[in-house]
Amino acid sequence: MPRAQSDTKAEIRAVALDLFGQKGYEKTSLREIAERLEITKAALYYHFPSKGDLLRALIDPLRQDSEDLVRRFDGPVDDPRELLGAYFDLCVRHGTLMRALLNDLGSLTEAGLVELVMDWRSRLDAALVGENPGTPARMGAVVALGGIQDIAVVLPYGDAAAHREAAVEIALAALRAGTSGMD
Amino acid sequence: MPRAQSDTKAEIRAVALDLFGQKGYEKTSLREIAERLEITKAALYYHFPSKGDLLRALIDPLRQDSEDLVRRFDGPVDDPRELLGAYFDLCVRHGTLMRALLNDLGSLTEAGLVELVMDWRSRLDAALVGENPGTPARMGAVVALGGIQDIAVVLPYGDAAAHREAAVEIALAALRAGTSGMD
DNA sequence: GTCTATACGTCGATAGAC
DNA sequence: GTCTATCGACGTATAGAC
Repeated sequence: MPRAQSDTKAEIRAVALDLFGQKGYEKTSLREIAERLEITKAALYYHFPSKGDLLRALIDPLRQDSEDLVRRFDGPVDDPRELLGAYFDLCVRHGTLMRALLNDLGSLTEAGLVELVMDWRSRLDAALVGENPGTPARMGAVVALGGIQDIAVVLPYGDAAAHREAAVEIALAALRAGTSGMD
Repeated sequence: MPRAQSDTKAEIRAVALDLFGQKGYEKTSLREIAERLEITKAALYYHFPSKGDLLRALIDPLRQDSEDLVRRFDGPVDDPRELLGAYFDLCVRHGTLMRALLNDLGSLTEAGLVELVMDWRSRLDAALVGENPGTPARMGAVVALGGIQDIAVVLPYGDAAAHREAAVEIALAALRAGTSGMD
């Protein structure tokens, strides 16, 4: 009896996320995924036209959420705290996926995520310090956003949200050291 | 006539670094490297026992330099500026290799560099804020070191060293915001 | 619409001759 | 030190059963 419409597709995604997270994208073969689902490689090929498409399907929620954030802050920002806090929240919300990606950096490149993130970051930089800031000001923005991300994704292993305010304050200090220190 | 003893080995390393940097480690095949040197795949295996060993040989200078830095600051530091500056210098010194690795994040995992870097970073964190700092203090250290690295590797595309002082000041601001802000 | 059987070309790696 | 020949596993692809 055939399964319900999107049932197999969902099962494939679940198993793939698990295996990619454990062994990494490149080192996980389609044969392994198929064996664990007790189907064949070719059946996978019916649901996802390639291994890369399967990976991209897993990453899509993070991608869409990030695009929303960038659109929301598409211009000069009066209170950096708002942007820094929202960026923190996003990193926490997708923390599980982001930690999995950290353990498998290769898939970032494979999924074309690196270029996307670089683009988002430069647009958020611009929202924080303008389009053509002095070099130190740009440094401050780079450190502020990168720092928020490091804290939210790497540090917590539990209650990340509890340290949201402290993280924002630290990022703000770096941002100010860049914009006011010299120019 | 056979080449001089280590000549072929050096040529392999040069071609491999070039191709890995252009197309990434996983997507560069040994056949390509061999063809460009006008030898066969099997000849590569005489000089390097595996593809991974070839990659590790390329990364070794960075690894050794980093280990030296960690050993040099193995304990409490009175002037964080010194550590932050030295870390900046290291990132600039190996900037070409580090940018190549950024374009090919998969090789970081492949070479086992991720665990090594996490270990170095946590030891440098300890040198900055002690073994068991409060959470905000640890955050400050994470942002300071991560920020130095981002600035030195990603920003410059040219005169990185010119901005060394500004980078150290920004990192210092984040560090202080963590240690003094609350505890 | 969902899946199996089967195959193709390439990969990293090895064995053994010269 | 370099070669030819070969291996099993991989991602991909198509034909056809149900």
